[in-house]
Amino acid sequence: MTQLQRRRIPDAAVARLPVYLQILNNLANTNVLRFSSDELAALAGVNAAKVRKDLSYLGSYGTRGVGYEVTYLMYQIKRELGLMREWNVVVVGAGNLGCALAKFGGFAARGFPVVGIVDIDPKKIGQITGLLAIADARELGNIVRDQKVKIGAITTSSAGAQSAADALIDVGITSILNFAPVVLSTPSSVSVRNVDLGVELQILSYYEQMRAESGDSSQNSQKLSHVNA
Amino acid sequence: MTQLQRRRIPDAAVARLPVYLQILNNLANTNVLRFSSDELAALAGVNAAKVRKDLSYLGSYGTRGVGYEVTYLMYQIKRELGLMREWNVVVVGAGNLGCALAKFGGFAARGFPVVGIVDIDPKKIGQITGLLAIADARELGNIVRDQKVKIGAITTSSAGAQSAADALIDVGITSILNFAPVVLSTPSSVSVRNVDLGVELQILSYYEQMRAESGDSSQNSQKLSHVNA
DNA sequence: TGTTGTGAACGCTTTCACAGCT
DNA sequence: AGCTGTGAAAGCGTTCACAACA
Repeated sequence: MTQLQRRRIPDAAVARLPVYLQILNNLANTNVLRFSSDELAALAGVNAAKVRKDLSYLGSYGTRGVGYEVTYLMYQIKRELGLMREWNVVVVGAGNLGCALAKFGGFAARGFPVVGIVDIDPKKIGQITGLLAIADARELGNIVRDQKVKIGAITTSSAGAQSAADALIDVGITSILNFAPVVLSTPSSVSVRNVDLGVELQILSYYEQMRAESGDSSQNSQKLSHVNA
Repeated sequence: MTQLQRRRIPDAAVARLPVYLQILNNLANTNVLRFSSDELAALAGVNAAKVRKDLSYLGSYGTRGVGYEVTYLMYQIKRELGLMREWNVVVVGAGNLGCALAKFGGFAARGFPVVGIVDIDPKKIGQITGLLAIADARELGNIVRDQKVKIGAITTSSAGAQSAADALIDVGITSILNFAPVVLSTPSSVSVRNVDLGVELQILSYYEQMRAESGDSSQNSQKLSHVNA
């Protein structure tokens, strides 16, 4: 008991920390030094109490009567989220989206370099996309091992997504970003985040219809919603 | 009181209905006629009680002792989500992502045709992307009015996202799919869904770090997670 | 005085467990 | 006998409200 186990932050709070981080980054670029929970709350579109609770999971890093220091809080959030290091990513499926992710430098800039892209189509294997050559899917194990990859992105067709997931899990991947519109069957030890624009649009459609039906001016905004929640 | 107001489905359930629909679609394609809450639960990676509660918000469309009919349930979900009609979409920001969305036929196939794409860059205006010519952002109002657009997708840079949102709201849009990594400031009558891969990766990073720190085999899967919640 | 940090209250979501039908 | 539909209980997440403190 009383094991020195790490404080586990509630899932809902974890999902908001990256958003706070983004905002603090903007504040830092504008040379803002301090902020109060009220200010961050307004920028994030949430309640000030929620901001304080969320930040309190990191520790007590604010100063009563004053607020929080931008750079110090950024450091703490990054530390907690595991962003003090880079996380190599491998992309499975070299279609339009897969290649776009491989070319797009934005991930690397955020600390998630794409270090490999694989496909099973012999016609694609060997082609160059951005800085990477498309590798044979059978190389997945080697890539993951050699480059210490911890995160896999699935950009295959729906039909191929489950075998892509199986292959990733087989080589030891425990974090998957899935762009295929299917529900992956994975062991509970694996974290999966689904990015499905169809699902997002259908959710919007529901609220849009509600507005249309019930005399208009209703209220259902989802400020901090993220694909999945 | 006792207004004949439409049953409001809890947000958490609304977010799962599109996933069920997807799965039922697959079942229908495999000529499956009926399913039980247990079966759908297994395919969706959730609990059977949750499936029954979720479906019960649509009405009592199952048969005790038997299960649910695939096609009938699909119809009911579509009706509830507002998918019996098409929802035209306008894209603001003709960069890589914006053009990809305009070209990609997948949305139209799902009932969300992109009927317009605009930008403020004079160099881009007039260029053809897919079936559409990139229009001047000042045409937004006309496009929205003429094509009865109800959903806007923001694919501008972070810097341009807020003004894109303001412009959309100005012309009466109440549903926004935002791809820019910023929190939009919008009235509460507008529904916003954010798709931010950076946020998704950082969430994965957190759970990955947790696994690394606390002796490995932990458990935190997020089967039905979707960008944002 | 002003703002944090947090127990306590509240409300939403999930799960349980079983009555009610077929 | 089998599976749905649903009250009731349990579990989370959010918000309140205020003590603690710079």
